[in-house]
Amino acid sequence: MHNYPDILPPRGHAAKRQSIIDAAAAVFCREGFAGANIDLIAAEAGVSRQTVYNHHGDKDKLFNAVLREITERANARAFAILDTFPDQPVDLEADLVAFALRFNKNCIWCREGKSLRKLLLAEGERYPELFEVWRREGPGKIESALASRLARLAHAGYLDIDDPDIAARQFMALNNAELHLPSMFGKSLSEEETAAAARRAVRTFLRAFGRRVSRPAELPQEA
Amino acid sequence: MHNYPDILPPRGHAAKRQSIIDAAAAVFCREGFAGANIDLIAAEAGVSRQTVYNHHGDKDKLFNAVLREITERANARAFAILDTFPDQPVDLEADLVAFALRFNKNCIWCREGKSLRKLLLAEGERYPELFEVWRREGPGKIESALASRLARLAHAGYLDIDDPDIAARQFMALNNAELHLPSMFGKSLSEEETAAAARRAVRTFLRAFGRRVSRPAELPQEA
DNA sequence: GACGAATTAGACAAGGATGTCTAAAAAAAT
DNA sequence: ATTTTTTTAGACATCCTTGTCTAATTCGTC
Repeated sequence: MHNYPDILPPRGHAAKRQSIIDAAAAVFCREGFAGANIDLIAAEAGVSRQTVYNHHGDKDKLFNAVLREITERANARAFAILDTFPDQPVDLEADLVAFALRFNKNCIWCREGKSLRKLLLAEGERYPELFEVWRREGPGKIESALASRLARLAHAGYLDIDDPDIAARQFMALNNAELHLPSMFGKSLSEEETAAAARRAVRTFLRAFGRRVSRPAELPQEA
Repeated sequence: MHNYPDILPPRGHAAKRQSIIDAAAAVFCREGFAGANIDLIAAEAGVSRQTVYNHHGDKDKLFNAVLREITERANARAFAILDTFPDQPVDLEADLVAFALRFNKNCIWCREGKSLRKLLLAEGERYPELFEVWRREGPGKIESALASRLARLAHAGYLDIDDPDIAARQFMALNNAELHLPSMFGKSLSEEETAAAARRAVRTFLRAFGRRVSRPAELPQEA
């Protein structure tokens, strides 16, 4: 009787666990918590209802597991992308555009990111603790990490930034500017549109924070 | 039998209709469509369940009515605020900050705006047509109107803008940058925090789009 | 092949929600 | 004051969903 509860769910039934989580994420996201039907989740996962109950005891617990899992995955992705930030840019604008594009495609615009945002917004109040964790460990850390990168660029003379945290937040905001609306409903942007959005975001960001020859950036901004 | 179906719901039962819509909005927003309980809506509206069914036949129809009503109110508010845009600014930055602050407080940050965003995001896929209408008549028109105002400021020499539509969208995005996250769950910002957010947004916007050289001489605005 | 664990299909009770109906009460209009 | 309309409270049938239980079956492992 080797029931180490936290470690080995012994066999290839990890695959089932995974498919349950995935299906549950999809259904919860589509229908909301109350509207999600466990039979449907089971069917969509290719699993019997009883198995769902065996793996995660409760609808509530299942939702919890889903949120935890997606959050974790999304965070991992985001930090992986953040590690590709151009610390030593060759062409600052082009490198930032490429970075922004990577970030959008992998973190904001992807199915997981959208599901997570939607679930958190819709049901966040029901799980304030989970929500708080996400906010602290997710966006908070990410923005702070991005701020560090921006500060380094500024210190190296590429950017002119007062407060890196604000700059980071605004970088994200500009990036999202064109994606939020279409992302709400199914409408997906073409590769070209996404790239254009990133270009526009970075261009404005650099107009505001870049030390560029094309714009007189000598003027110190009065505090 | 004067039942002009569109005009006069004859008497002070318009008040009941209104309170039903309001309560329904609150409950739908809190619990989602599937989780919303008609008994609860009725109770919260101070009305019997039957009355709810009398006014709007169906849970679905009720939801529809709620969405339509909130959309309409939110749009009206937004356009009213837009009419206070500083077309002839005295102090450009201060005037833009004041405008941004008005917009945030009345359109984004207020209860109605938040409810609307949440409902649309959560249930938008169930009502693609309503959703599309909102997108076209709401944000689309608002951004376009703001773009016109910005273009006028640019033409008058206050701003340096290539594409007013993009500038408008980015103005909104910068404005939302700091509000979106806390707005998700109940956390409310203090007056001072909101003002600071607006100041930061406008400062960056002006760093990107402001004329660095000097204030323009007074210019007559042509209609 | 045989054993034990996991999975399955289906039945099942309990509870909750929707939407209808009815008769009584309240409000509005004449 | 009377008449008409709206509102109310509650009962009600129907359906759906959750979560449990059981017996049969599959799967992986020895």
